[in-house]
Amino acid sequence: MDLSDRKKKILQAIIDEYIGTAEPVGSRAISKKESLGLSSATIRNEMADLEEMGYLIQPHTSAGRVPSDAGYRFYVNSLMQRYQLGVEAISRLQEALEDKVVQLESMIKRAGALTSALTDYTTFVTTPGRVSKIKKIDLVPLGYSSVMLIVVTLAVRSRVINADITAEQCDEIASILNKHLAEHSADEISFAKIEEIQHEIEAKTDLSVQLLINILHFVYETINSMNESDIYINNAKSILQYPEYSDLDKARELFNFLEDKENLKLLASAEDEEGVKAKIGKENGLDILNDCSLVTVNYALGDRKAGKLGVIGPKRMNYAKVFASLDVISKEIDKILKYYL
Amino acid sequence: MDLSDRKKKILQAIIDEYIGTAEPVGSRAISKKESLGLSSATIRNEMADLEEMGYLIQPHTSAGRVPSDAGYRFYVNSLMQRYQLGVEAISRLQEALEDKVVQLESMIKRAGALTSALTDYTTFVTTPGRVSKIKKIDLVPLGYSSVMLIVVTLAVRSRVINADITAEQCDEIASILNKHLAEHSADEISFAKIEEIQHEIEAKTDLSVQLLINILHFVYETINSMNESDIYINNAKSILQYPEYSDLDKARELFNFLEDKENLKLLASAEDEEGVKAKIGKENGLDILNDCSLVTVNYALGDRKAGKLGVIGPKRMNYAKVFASLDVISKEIDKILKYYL
DNA sequence: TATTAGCACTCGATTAAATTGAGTGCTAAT
DNA sequence: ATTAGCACTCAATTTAATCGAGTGCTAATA
Repeated sequence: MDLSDRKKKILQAIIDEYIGTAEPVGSRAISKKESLGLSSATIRNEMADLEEMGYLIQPHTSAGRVPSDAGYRFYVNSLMQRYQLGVEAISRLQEALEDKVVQLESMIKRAGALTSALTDYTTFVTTPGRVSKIKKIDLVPLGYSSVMLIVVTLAVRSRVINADITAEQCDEIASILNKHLAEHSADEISFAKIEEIQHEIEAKTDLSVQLLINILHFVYETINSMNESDIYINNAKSILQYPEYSDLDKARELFNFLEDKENLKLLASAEDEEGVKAKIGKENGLDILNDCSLVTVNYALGDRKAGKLGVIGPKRMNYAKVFASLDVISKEIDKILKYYL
Repeated sequence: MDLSDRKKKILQAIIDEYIGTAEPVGSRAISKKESLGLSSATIRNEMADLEEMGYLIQPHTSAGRVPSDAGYRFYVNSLMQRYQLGVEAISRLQEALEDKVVQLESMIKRAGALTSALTDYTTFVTTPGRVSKIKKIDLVPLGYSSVMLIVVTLAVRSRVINADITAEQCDEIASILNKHLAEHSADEISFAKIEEIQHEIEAKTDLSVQLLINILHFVYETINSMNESDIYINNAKSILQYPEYSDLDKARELFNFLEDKENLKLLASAEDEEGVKAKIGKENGLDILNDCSLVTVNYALGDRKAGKLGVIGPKRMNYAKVFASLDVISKEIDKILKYYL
């Protein structure tokens, strides 16, 4: 069932061509390539073979050939030329990711944006769920009977609470919270623990119980929300750019699909394999993605898989470049995160 | 130059119809409306008059009429039926805005999202520049020689700084920073002031000067960045929905335009008038928006204009609903902000 | 005098037909 | 085994024919 060397070369030439043009490629176009030096008739014969083997598809009798899912798969697995990001490109990436590292989440978001800038495809990133340990909790009075609750881990989350308490009371509560919660990871903190803390605070201050419950409720909720991983999409508009989505309805459909975070999370929920992986067309298992490929990579926080970075594009995407980009960027993220944790 | 009552009614009927269908409206369609009881011939005569006066346009000889910019303008100024948001709709809005008020910025973002959900048009919001006073500055050691800098105003901004300092040093620096900066508004804080603080810290701690300069640099930059207003766009994809953008190239062009924050800021930079204002077609002064209308409203933080909320849609947008929505939402924002400040 | 019925006319949109051309498969020659 | 040559196919493009919504104008009517 192996392909002859010649067939491989021809298949590769066809796919390379198709990736560039999005038009079915004919035998003549291939025979013109110097490197092969075969007549169109010969190419035609080989193409007929490749079609029979399932690597190519003829949209209609008098058209050229188009790669099938299996064709792309073979291309990705064995044919694709390695693509090297330029040194300057890489160092620009490193700079962009490191230089202004403001915060975990925004760094991750930026990684998604960079990937999409680099490849010009739609991308998504998921932020790490169950993030690192709580470093500090703070209650800052804002005046007008509201306080700002701030929880610091590698990320920072804040929210305003309406509560009429003094600065001293804020400090007191915060210090008790910190005593119990600092250096614990968010997913260790049960509601029971919070109740325990509540009793301690009740004993030490003269706050109204109702108010205290209220505040602790927010604390609990905020901490919990940090456990949830979120997902961001970039450059969705790029799908308008590819001829496979020149049908407005199709484009809109995909748009709507991608806009729903639940759908994206579904996509991002795939296995935790090593390295860059592609899912081509039907392999995605979703009708709406039959004409798309999804290329993803995991990044790690310390030693466990933390989140995922992915590219969504037409099946005839520039796999080589996408693979290289995801590889480089995910490794940069790993490096930066390792450094933090 | 005044329009007869009958002409007004006809113009209104035409625009209402056109808003609903996006198709040039013919005399027959209007004459069928019970409320007028005129024959199509009469309507035709009136339409011819209205066209001469510049309120209507005939795309070609054998088509119905379409409102001109002037027509829409007249409609918005004098004809449009007031639209009342339902009580439940309003209270749902209030809830959505208040209930989970997490933070100034996310509330503002949410307001934009709500407007777009309500109207189904593309919306934008700008966050307040020169935000309220600094409430607190915090330095939290994260371990691995990095610290998180946190600046609290009505918003919270944070960033990671690589600096090898102890928890005690953090506290000390933070307390000096707070002593000098808390309760000052961000735009009062000059670089000179920061340098002054630097000298005080130098005297009181044994930190390396270079490190200290580095940290204070980030403090200054972060505070400064809080002075800048940002802009967010929602539901850009909705432009794919309207027949006026069934031309993919036009849609893409507008998409690209709207994606660039600089462009949006330009749009949002308009005058600080009271109340909801519309700019129709050419009134926007940008070719790319010739087929769009922009409806905006300012919201206030305390007593000065703080930011802007806007809707971008086709010229034949549902002005009544958009005006009502913007009115209600901006007032809700005002209410919430007044409450905070 | 204002309104309306009636009719010829216009012109974009739709449908149908004709043409083109890229590409194939097969056969026979090299 | 390869290739030149040729008949054939079929989507895409071009051209022509038809349709119909809507108009403006005129003459009749209230």
